Amino acid sequence: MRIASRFAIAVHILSLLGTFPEESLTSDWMASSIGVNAVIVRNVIGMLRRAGLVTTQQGAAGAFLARPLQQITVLDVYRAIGMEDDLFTLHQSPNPNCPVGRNIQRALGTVFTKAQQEMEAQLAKTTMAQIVREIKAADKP
Amino acid sequence: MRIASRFAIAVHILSLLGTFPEESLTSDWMASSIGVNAVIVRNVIGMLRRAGLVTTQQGAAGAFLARPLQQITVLDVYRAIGMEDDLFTLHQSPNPNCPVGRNIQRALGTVFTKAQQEMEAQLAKTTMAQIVREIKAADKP
DNA sequence: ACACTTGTAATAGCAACCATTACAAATCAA
DNA sequence: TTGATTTGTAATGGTTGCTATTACAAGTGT
Repeated sequence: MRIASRFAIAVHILSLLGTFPEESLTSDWMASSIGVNAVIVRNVIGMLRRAGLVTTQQGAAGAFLARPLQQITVLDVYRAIGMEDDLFTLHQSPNPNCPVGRNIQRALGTVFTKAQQEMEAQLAKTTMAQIVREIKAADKP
Repeated sequence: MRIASRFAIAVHILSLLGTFPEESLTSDWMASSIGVNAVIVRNVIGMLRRAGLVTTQQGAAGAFLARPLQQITVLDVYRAIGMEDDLFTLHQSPNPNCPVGRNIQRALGTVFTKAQQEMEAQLAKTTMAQIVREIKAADKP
């Protein structure tokens, strides 16, 4: 499974807000930068708003950062998008009458949890400010 | 996205092969320990076979480890199942006329690649032998 | 020969994701 | 105040990926 592209879309949105902080970017405008439907943009912004990362006002153009990009990690965005709590999926009904079946869930859980934690720890190491800095640096060669 | 449960099923299968090394476990038998359809078991075994982790013979019951479980990491299993090359998904068509749109793919790629590598590095730290050891330890309290 | 097993294809059901349309509610400018 | 614009949200449809299930050819072993 695959982590949906709305994670990438969310990072894109925050990058736009950080790159054009003075302007009121409409969802239509952002949609054309991202290359997706404007309703998708509004939905993702809704997730960012519920996570406390941006503020909006119905009817008024624009979304605004609730705190500076230095204080928003990529993990914050990942959690805001709230894909799935568990990256890995356990099989549902192993047989309790089998020694392997009745113990594998715990063994798998240990490994899966650590792997997911490492992935998330890596996401936490990058802030949205670094992303924007990288974008700007790449744009001025 | 979510990593499909056939990853967990694959670990379960190898654990069975390691726990009952002398027996020829049929796909039906394994299916009942795992709690899924026997065809799924045969399909997953096929992936493990193509990855060089087990050997089978059509018509003959059983699957057999191609090398000892100490030499099979959980990452090997993950790769054998070959879910998706990329855990994260980039959005397909950012706008090249926007400074953010034309540079975000690279910035995202950097972060996503590192996160996936950390996750995989963690999976590589555990061998199937450890999994089986943990299962046996949990079963004898 | 006959029962059993593997390997594989085909089909169906289901869930998640994205695109799109539609529209109420709020804002803002004339 | 009126009318255009924008956000927020619901509803629908198409697509994709995963699992369950049936079916059956090909190989094995007694």
